[in-house]
Amino acid sequence: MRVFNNLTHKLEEFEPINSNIVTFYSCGPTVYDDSHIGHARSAITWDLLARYLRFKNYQVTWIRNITNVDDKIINRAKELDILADTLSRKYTYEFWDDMVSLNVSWPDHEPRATDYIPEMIKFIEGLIAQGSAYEVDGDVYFSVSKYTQYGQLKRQSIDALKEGNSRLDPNSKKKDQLDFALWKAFPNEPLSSFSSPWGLGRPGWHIECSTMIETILKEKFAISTLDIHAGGDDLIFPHHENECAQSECFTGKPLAKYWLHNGMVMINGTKMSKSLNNYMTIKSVLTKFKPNTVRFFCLQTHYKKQINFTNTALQAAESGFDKLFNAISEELKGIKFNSFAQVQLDKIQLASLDQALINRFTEILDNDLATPQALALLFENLDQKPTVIYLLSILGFDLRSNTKENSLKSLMHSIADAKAMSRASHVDAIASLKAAATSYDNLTEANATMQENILIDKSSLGSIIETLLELREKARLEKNFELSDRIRLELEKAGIIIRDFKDKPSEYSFA
RNA sequence: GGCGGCAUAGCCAAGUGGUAAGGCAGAGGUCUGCAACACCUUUACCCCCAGUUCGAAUCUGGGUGCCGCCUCCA
Repeated sequence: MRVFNNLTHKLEEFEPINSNIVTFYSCGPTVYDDSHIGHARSAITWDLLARYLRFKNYQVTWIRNITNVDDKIINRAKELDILADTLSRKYTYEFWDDMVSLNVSWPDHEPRATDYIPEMIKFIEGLIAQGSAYEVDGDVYFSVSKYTQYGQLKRQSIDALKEGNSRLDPNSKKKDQLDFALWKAFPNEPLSSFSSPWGLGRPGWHIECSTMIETILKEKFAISTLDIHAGGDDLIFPHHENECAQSECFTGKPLAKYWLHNGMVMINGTKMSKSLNNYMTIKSVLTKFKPNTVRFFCLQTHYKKQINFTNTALQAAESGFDKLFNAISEELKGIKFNSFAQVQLDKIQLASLDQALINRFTEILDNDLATPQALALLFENLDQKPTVIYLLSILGFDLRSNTKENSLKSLMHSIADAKAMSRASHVDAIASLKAAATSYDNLTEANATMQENILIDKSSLGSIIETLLELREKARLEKNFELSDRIRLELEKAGIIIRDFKDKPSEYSFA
């Protein structure tokens, strides 16, 4: 497998430091607000890498942090008059919710910055002790001049970096304009600060990642160098550059062997970001599009390239993935999935797959995760259904269902009759629907919004739909097309697509 | 200003020296009670200029345009 290493700026053969064991860290979110599609792309990209490495039989330990101490969190919490911890926990849960929706697998470790404050302090003390950091009035800064390779990721000399850095605050306490904070004094904010040898304060952002990586790697593997460090390419400078500097100064070892970065999601020709207020949250996108659509949209472009977010692009992605899914949906019956939607096959099933196709797929992904070509390969081999199913699941698509997040909810709201459902049992409800549907004049009324407090499980929904399909079939036989089309239309509104066949009963799927 | 990236059909997107994958949309057709789904057919000299080569979208040089980072950011 070859990956593009941003440290060397070359496509390199991937060779883990320790045989087939892979330690992999990707930068996670700062939890102060809902995540947007840019975060989704990053998460999906590195989820894919973890999945693919595992498919290649590497023993992967994936770490993704949660930054839960940060000025933005604290300021937002102040606005809302709640504790910073309360806010960050809420948005941690929201982030997890998004990740589950997108079928992003769980990292093996998900360290939260606040759980590593003592380790950060030790890390900083170590840097001070060996002379690469200094304290000024309760702040601690890293001295960039102590790390001669500074600028290696950015591919720029220290002098060149200084030249470009014209926006230095003249009141700064830094000795050098490129120095960065390891610890910031906040003597007057006891609720959101931590005690340290330098007084009350908070850690800088960069030190979090370095410390958590060092701590986890030491504990689990007794090493200090990651195989892979990944993140968005906006983090290359200064975040990753600074991580490199402080970690290597502290441990004497490089922080990571391979540095991988994903391209930004663009919207209207500009990078999508919180600060520009031009973002689409994952949650809002998932009200219009299916989770698989978002993954397809991301994987259709190479992970390093910029990608444009537009409504039509998402629609195109949805049509594209639906075509793949429709082609294989019949074959999905009886296939087992694990909780990350990975296909579970026994040896016989595995052996029956198209090995040549799997090999070509592997060759393509081995080339720096060339997912656009991998998807094209699947389109070209749609007749190899079981193999396509297997490979789609390696790409992290959730084939257990291809529905919109809210389709179940919208279904409940639009199909059920409020009166029929409010007190009656499901059986009564079906009978009621049946009665209502017999006369199409009443059908619209039958589809009136149901009450919020009524819950129907999926199986009873299924029987309601089946009943309506039976009615429709009957109507079609009687050439009562007005009624049959009406039923089809109402089901469509509820997010259910009917497919008719000549020689077998109609089927339905969720839109 | 410094550094990095990108430029291929209406849109998205592969291709890393041998005469342009794939997807979406569009058009025509088959299927269908009508649709949807599916299937078949159909759409490009690769930003510009110069060079290397028998041969370049692919390599070299020079332009032009767009984007990112240099401040928080996936």
